[in-house]
This record gives sequence, C-alpha cells and structure tokens, in this order.
Amino acid sequence: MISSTVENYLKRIYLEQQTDPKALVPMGKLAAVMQVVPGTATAMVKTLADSGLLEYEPRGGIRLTAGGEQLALHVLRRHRIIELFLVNHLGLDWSEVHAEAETLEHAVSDKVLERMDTLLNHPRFDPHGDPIPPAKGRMPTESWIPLPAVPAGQRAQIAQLSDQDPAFLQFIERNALTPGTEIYVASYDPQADAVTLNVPDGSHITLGGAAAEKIMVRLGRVSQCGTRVP
Amino acid sequence: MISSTVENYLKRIYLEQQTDPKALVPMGKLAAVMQVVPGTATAMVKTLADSGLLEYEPRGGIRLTAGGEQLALHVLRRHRIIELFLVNHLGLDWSEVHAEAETLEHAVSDKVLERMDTLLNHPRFDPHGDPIPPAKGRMPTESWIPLPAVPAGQRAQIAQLSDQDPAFLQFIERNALTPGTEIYVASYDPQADAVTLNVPDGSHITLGGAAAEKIMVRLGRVSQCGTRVP
DNA sequence: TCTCCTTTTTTGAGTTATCAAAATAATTGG
DNA sequence: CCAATTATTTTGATAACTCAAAAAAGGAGA
Ligand SMILES: [Mn+2]
Ligand SMILES: [Mn+2]
Ligand SMILES: [Mn+2]
Ligand SMILES: [Mn+2]
Repeated sequence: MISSTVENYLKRIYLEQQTDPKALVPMGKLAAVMQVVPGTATAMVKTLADSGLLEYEPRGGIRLTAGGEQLALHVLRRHRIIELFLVNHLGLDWSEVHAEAETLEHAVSDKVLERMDTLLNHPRFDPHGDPIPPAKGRMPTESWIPLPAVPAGQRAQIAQLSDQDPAFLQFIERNALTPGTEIYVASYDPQADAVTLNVPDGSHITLGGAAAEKIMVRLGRVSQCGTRVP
Repeated sequence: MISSTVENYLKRIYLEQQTDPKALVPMGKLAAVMQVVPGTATAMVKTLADSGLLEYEPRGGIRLTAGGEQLALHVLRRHRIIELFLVNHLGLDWSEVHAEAETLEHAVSDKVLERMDTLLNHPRFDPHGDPIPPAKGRMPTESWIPLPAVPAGQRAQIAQLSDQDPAFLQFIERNALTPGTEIYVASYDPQADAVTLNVPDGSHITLGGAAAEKIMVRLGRVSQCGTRVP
C-alpha cells in the first residue's frame, strides 16, 4: 500500500514539474514545498527512486517516471473532485475546501470517488479552475496567462486562481472574480504595478501586481463548460 | 494531534467495554480485536494510559477514562454518520460502507461531519441499526435482545445487525430482514438450533442459531424513528 | 585559480507503531 | 498445594518518517 506521505510527495513533485516541464525539480524546491528539511527530502526521494516512481540525479534534481506521474494524477483527480463535491454537495465555502481535500484525498476509495464524479456529472474543472485529471487518458493542456500579461483594452475570462489561501479566495469571491467571470482589462501600468479591470456587474477594481499574478485568465470570450460560477 | 491508530484503539476499547460495562477489558481481547500481537497492545495501552485516555491495571485490564470515552464516542459518531451518508447520498451498498467508514472516520473534519449530519436530518441510527452518538449529551441506551431470546409466538422488530461482514449483510437484505422490519417468531427449537420467522411480505425463513444471534431485536411493535428501511 | 557561499547529502538520533520470542505472572487441574 | 497451561509483559528489532547538524559538492566572483 502507498502511504499518504508518498502520495503528497508525488502530487507536489508533479505540480512543481508543471511549472517547467523540461527541467528537473531541484531538491531544495521539493523540500521547501513539502515543508521538510532538505535531508528529509533526499531520504524520501531515494526511496521513491528505488520504487521506480521517479528518476533521481544526485545534485541535479528529480523527475517523475510514467508510473509516478500516473499515481500523482490519480491523487490530483481525487483532490479536485473532492473539492468540488464539498462545494456543490455539502455547501462548504470554496475558500476552505482545499485544506479539507488535502486529507480526504488519501482516504476516499475509488468507488466513492467515482460516485462523486457521477453525481457531479463528470466535471472538468475544480472550484478554483484547475482541470480535473480524467480517470483515463491524457491530462488536458491549459492555455492560461497571468492577468498582468493581458494588454489593456482586451477582454478575458478568469480561468483559475493560483493561490489557495482562504483570505485571498474570499477576497476574490467578494469582488466577483471567480473562475468563468468575463472581465475587461481597462489599464495596466507596470510603473504603478497596478491592473484595473471592469467586471460584468459594471463595477471596476484595481489590483496590485502580486494579486494580479495569482489570477490566470483566458484571452477573449471563451466558453468554459463545467466551471462553477459561484 | 491524535493519530488514527489511537482513534481505532479507543473506538474498539469503547465497543468492548459496552459488552460488559462493569468489567475491565482484558489485554488479550484488545489485542485480538485490534489484530495485533499482545505485546503491541500492551505497549499502546501504556502510552494511552500516560495520555490519560484510559486506566490500566497491569495483568488486570483497561477501562477508558471520561476523556477517552468522549474521544471514542466522537470517532463512533463520525463512523456511523459517514456510513449513513455513503448509503443515502452516494448510493453505496450498506454491506460495503463499514469498510469505507473505517478509514474516512479519521479524515473527515468536524465541519464536514456536521454538514453531513444536517443533510441527513440528524439521524439517530446508522444503516446497521447502531445508534449514532449525539454531538453533545449522553449516548442513548438500547434495549436489544438477540433473536433467539424471543419466545416463540411473539412479535418483534429487527433493531440491529451485529456482524459487518458484507456477505452476511447481503443475505439479510436479500431476505428483507433489515433494521425496522417487523417479524413474527414462529418457532425456536434449541435442540435443532433453529429459529423460524415470518416476515411482512408473507414468506418465512429458518435461521441457525449462529446467524440468529447476530440479529438484535426489540420486542413487540415498537416504532423506531430515524432507521432506514431499505 | 582559489576562496566563499549556497545547495545537497550524509550521519546520528528520535518518534510511532509494529512483530518475534523470551520472561514472568496468574490460574487451574490433579 | 504444586505443576502445567494460559495470559500478559518485557526485550530486542524493524520500518517509515522526521530533524539537527556536520560534511561534501558545486558554483560565482575576485
Ligand atoms: Mn494530502
Ligand atoms: Mn483546487
Ligand atoms: Mn478506523
Ligand atoms: Mn454501522
């Protein structure tokens, strides 16, 4: 049996890998995101490499094998379906489900997960806009850009929020910037580090660069089936 | 934080305790139900005693403290609400939910649990007829007797099934003997080790003593609110 | 090229939960 | 009441995961 510790490592490694698919994930990065001391990460990586779940280049970094990636995607699928189930069926707030899913993802059986998936009508995106890995088949590729990359005067649709901090997500919801929302970028001033956008309800809001960077958008008016619009 | 291992021990100790509330639970019994060697049980019991969760009389046995019992009831509440949720809201079969709940009981937060409780309308019994410990307040006392203790010619209502084995539960469901069912005990022959009963649909069935002992009933026609009648 | 600084690995140790097997206590039958 | 059996505890080890701190490797700049 695969431990929840191993599942967490694989999932984090996969997510790090996605930020730069060609590069190896450095050990220091892994230790940081797993919140362990570097020596712990080295020890764990050695056992994962021995289990054939990743390739380990000492002093170089790591990369998941096909087997490791498959397991990671399985955990990610559980995580995201659980998040959506908690929001849609149990009425939890989208700002708190990430923490809940972090433990439930290791406890929910395949049978229960597929029941949730059915009840949710085979959703393609989780509450934060992240794609749900399909039970079989390749992971869909997303074409998101951070909000500050949108030229002023363009329309865009909010696709995903890259920060799970409840306070940030509550701010997003208060200002009606949840995934699926159509926005219009009124201005972007790199010097002022500020993006101003218009939202459908007619109001407008100005964000600093740090906040705007956490908002991933799709250019133009794209329809995104399966996304919840809270 | 309390580990799931400790939660499992406390829950099992509580359930053993109920079989004879005045006596101490012997170490051998604990080791057997936890499926560990006796030495393991001794080691764990020492740490639980040090944590103030139980009283340990070496070579005598153990008994939960008030604190230990409270924790045990909390775990039991989670277990039974989860079972009912899996049956009523996710459509799982009642014969399989025990195993699912065995792991989920350690992963579901209080917040999620209370959402389930609300959605289920504050149920009083789980799918197997076991009472759900209330969030606060005393555990209700049940007055069940095993089916073979019912005199022939009496009416009774099936209250609970004391065996979680899926094959047994499926047999019970096939023969419409789920909790809440009104039955009539046609005959009980200790020599033949056989109980014959009539069920509402008009058919009758004969059970051996071992199977009948696992069926707990309430005498007479009692209404039991909150029990699911599948 | 040779420090100095950063990153990574190694070493030694602790915690939790487990087993195998030896030692000990308690019980029970003759 | 003693010997044999049974129940329980003790002892010594192991596996998984972790940290602290020492050691080693790999740059980057002078
Ligand atoms: Mn997790
Ligand atoms: Mn998410
Ligand atoms: Mn359990
Ligand atoms: Mn039950």
